[in-house]
Amino acid sequence: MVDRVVPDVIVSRLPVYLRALQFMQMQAVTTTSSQDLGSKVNISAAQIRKDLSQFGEFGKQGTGYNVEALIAHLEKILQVEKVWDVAVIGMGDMGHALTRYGGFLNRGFRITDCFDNDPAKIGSQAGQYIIKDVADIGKGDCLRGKMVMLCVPAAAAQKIANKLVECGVKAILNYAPVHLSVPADVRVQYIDPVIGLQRMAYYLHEKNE
Amino acid sequence: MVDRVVPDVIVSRLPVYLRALQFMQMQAVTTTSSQDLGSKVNISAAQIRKDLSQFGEFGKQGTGYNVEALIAHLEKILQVEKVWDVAVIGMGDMGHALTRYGGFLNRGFRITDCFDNDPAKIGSQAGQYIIKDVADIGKGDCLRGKMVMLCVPAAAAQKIANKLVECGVKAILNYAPVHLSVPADVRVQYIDPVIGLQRMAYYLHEKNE
DNA sequence: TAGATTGTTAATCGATTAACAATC
DNA sequence: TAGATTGTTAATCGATTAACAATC
Repeated sequence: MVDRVVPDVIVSRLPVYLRALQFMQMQAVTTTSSQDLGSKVNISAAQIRKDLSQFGEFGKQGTGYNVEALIAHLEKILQVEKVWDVAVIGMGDMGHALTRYGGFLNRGFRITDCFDNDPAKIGSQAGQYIIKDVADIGKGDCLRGKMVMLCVPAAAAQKIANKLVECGVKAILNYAPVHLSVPADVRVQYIDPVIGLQRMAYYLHEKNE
Repeated sequence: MVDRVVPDVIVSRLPVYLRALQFMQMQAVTTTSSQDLGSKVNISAAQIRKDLSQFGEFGKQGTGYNVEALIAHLEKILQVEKVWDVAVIGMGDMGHALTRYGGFLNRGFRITDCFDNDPAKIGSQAGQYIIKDVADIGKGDCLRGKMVMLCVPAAAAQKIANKLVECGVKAILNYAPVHLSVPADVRVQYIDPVIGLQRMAYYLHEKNE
């Protein structure tokens, strides 16, 4: 059995489909089509059908897809029917905001640990969490198998990333505005608002008076 | 003169190059090569040369690129040699975190306005900003030509986006976990941590005990 | 049944890579 | 000069789209 690898681009679109489907479900929509879903995420119907066909046959000719069923399939494929433990590292404004964000649990994640290196913060409470010492990462507190949201300053990010890799962390959501060098089996997703703004600035016509 | 359009994929990589170059500059590195830069952003040297060639010839055979000069070129191309005004809409945890983030100014942006719809917040101070009423968007307070960071709840996002479009906003950095439908001349960049986490969860081997 | 929509194949389109002459 | 690296062309690779038989 040749297990043909699903291209990255396709995988990266699945969460977008899932989010749109859950939005439909919230609005009590029970059925959709590649056409309909496509219009809601700005992706062609053909593309959506092609993407889904990588994983199975989830639709019915003539009627389309059952929203609830397709959600279940996508959650299974993305492995988010279970809930993953996530650690937040760096309890500045961003780290705090993330711990207070209510949108994780019903989408497959929960924050279990918070770390900082500031002695003034270590041991103190942040909502329901007690902030642990970054220095303890890799000691008793093993993060193996967990995901990490990295919210430390740019200058500290690579060093901590190295530590995380040593600890067996395989997925880092990086809020620090730097590229992280990690082994090929470790995934990194980048969130940098400035990158987003710059990508748009290119297209603006200088209306900035 | 056919002004050949630069593909989106290429534009989207430029901010990544720029960020890496500025990081080098911070470390007093004066010269780089496509090889070197590529290794720092995980992109092939050929790709980087090809991308840059869309905009001109910035390097020198044998020696590569001058970091400072290439930064200047990229800033010009991305239109971030100037500073763009950005409004934050929705002053929850995320909105607040953004207003307190120090990383915008030296990369081409500054926050000029903050909005919320909560009467308890409107008129109050958030750092150096006085929170304005969302209802006033489109009245005296015109956002034309500005960029917007949208940090309102998912349920409110589309409605506000419509209002922004009417106001002449052409660029929205959307933190709300929903797709926004906007006219083709309006750019949207999405930031949703859960999408990032889900993209990575797909690749994890169930070590989640 | 007629209309709608799937899953899939083949055609098209675009992006990435490899290779190299030019040249610093 | 010899070594390094550019910008660019052609070759390759991969992703998107169009089209349609199958079928609900």
